[in-house]
Amino acid sequence: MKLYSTLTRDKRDFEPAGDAVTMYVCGITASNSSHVGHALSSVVFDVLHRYLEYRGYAVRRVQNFTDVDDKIIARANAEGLSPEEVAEKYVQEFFRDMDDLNVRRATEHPRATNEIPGIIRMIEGLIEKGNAYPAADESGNVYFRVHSNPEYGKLSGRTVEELLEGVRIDVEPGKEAPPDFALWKASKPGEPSWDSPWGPGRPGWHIECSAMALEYLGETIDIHGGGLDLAFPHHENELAQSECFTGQKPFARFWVHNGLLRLDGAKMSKSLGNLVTVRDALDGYSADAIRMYILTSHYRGPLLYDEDNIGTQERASRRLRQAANVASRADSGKSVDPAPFREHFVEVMDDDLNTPQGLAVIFDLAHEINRGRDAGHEIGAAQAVLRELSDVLGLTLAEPEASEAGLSDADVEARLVSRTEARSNREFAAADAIRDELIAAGIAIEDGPGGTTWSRV
RNA sequence: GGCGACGUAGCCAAGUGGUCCAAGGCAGAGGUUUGCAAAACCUCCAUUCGGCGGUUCGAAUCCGCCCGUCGCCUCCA
Repeated sequence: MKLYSTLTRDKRDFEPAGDAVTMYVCGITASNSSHVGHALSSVVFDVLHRYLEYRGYAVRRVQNFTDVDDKIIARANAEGLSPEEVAEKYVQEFFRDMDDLNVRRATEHPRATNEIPGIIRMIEGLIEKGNAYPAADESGNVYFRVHSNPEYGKLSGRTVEELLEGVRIDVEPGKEAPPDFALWKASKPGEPSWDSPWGPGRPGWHIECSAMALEYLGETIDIHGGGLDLAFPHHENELAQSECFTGQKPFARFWVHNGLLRLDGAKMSKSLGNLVTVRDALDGYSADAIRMYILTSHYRGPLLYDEDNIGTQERASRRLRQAANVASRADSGKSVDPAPFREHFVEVMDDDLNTPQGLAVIFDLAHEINRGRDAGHEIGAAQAVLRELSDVLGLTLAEPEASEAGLSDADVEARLVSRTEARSNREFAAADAIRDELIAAGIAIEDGPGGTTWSRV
């Protein structure tokens, strides 16, 4: 397949360098509930993982948790918990949210605090090679020496000179130069800390991802993923550290960045406070609808969070569900051939994971299945392919579950018996009253030649 | 200020030189079906791709300018 890489700024043929595709995706900082921007990124890389497997590759995907940083410490102080407890709480919440979105777990979910020895080894190595230095002011901080790496800036398309023009770079006392960034941060009293050759402290944000990628996937990885907002400075720094430390280039063969979710015209972000949590979204909409909403636009473009538009996907997902599940009388002696649809799906998905077109192919197949059903053709094989392709996009095609407050299956069946009896007596007013009650309870019914069927909407 | 992305029907959104002068979803109109519905099916729904110029036999697709929206440059998926 072809994949776009931010580093080369073009689409190139993708093949893994080794037996399995190695993929590192930046995960969350466990300081707060996950928001729908995290859902977007997670769904995109979940689909990339699923699709690569569908194409026959083994995939090793690593997604980290940053479980120590300033925000977690601040949160812990605010909630009266330890930083470890705060991180654990939000890690578990992330897993629940992503499970409910049908995002498959990564092969590994390492946490920064479990990787301290590897991080320290990496920092030591960078110091030995002259790419890093302990702060001159004896603060116990260690910084990466940006000027030691002539290629710095190649991912984000910036030069060190341009960065120096930015007026908002803090000049910390121990730094040699403003663009230098922290690899190791000395801890303040009461903060979580680990012993190191430079005194007690904790890792900087960028180095942990370099260390975890190296530990779990090796010196060169096939795909490095994350949100576009991480391209600079996080990925730029990660790239510089990793290539300087290992001497191997490239650190990542493909840099894949998803576009950002916007809310009311602005990026959804922690600093702006315009967050909608994954749980909020799941309370209002099904996982299939949320995923379809994300996948109807290309992953590299921006996406506006719009609940009305997610709602329309609810109806669209129902269309797929019906096509996949309703049987045909299959008496025509003909059958719907799904092979061309599968081929077309692969063709469009091979082009930089074009999920909007992939979905369009799935809808075309659904349409063909419905036509075939009306004509009495055999559609079982086509329905199996519909489910197969939907699964590549992580769509379950599952019916909504009965809510505690609503009608149970038995309740519905009992009412339908009454309604059928009323209809056979041509008591349509009574029959329609039952139907209205069921519709109000979220039950759709359909009268067909073979009797009445129902489903939850 | 520097760097970058985008602007396609009522809404969302593919398509980046002819081989599709524009996919798919939602909404809408008419019809088939139905006791009436719902779902499904059939037909229709952008002579046009922000504006103005240019390149080309040919452009939504390339180039220039203009208008508008957004991102990164600071923690962020």
